[in-house]
Amino acid sequence: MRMAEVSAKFELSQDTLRYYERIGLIPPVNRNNNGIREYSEDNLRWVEFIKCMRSAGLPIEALIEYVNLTQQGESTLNTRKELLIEQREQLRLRIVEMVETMERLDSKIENYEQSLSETERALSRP
Amino acid sequence: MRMAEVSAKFELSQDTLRYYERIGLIPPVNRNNNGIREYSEDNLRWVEFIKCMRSAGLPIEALIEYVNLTQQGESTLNTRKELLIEQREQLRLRIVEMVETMERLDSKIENYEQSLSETERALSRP
DNA sequence: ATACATGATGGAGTTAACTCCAAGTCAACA
DNA sequence: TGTTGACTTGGAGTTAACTCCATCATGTAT
Repeated sequence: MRMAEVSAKFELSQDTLRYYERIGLIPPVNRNNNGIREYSEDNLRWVEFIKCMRSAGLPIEALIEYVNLTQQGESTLNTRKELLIEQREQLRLRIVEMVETMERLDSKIENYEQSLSETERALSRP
Repeated sequence: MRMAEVSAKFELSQDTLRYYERIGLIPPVNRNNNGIREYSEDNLRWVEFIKCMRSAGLPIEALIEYVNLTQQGESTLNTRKELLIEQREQLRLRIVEMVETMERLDSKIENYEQSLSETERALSRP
């Protein structure tokens, strides 16, 4: 698959795809005789995976290291697992924080509803 | 309360506090005769609130608007409530996405555990 | 009276993560 | 055979969100 199609499929600009490859956020993509990228199934899986992880806020640094480790073969299996465990934990903490903030917003909204209904009652008093 | 203390209390640099005030992310802080900021209780609540909301990823733009609305008095109560409802929903969606990603990491970690225990079994075979 | 800490301001600098651009290659089509 | 369109590269530009800096003012300790 070519850039244009990959770009459309994952809603990542072609520049971003090249950028990700350049900094090692996705493994190198093979080129045809004319130097043009041909994304393999494996490349596509990587692009999707990285997009997903980035959207969840995993740091680029950690993801680059993960990609590097996978390029080094089976000897890094354990390190990779540890890396994922660490990132999963960071993610969990962020989620906990965000849930707390959501609850705080909920009660703030609740307060506004109360204020507003009081205003209304005051207005309709004789 | 002065800058230094506020900065320490909320772990925000003094530059960041000034920056937030300058762009309207927190309401103006009163100054004493020498032009020095004296944070009131209300100011402190704002700093804390904004720090919390920013940590959860609420966009600066929306928060600036929220601050502006509160400065305009009671007539904006309903608009403020709507703004919070909208931001709460955006936050909820981000949380959902992140939880899905966390689950994905879980199963990836699970896979690594499997691979690793298989490797171990292979190594210990006679 | 002087030095120092703490603050003020305006504006420049930094970092991450893209995003854009100029100049060039190549294949396919009129 | 020339033009178009999809790519390539290296490098410059952009945006958000700070962060740093130079210079100045003032209250307090020595």
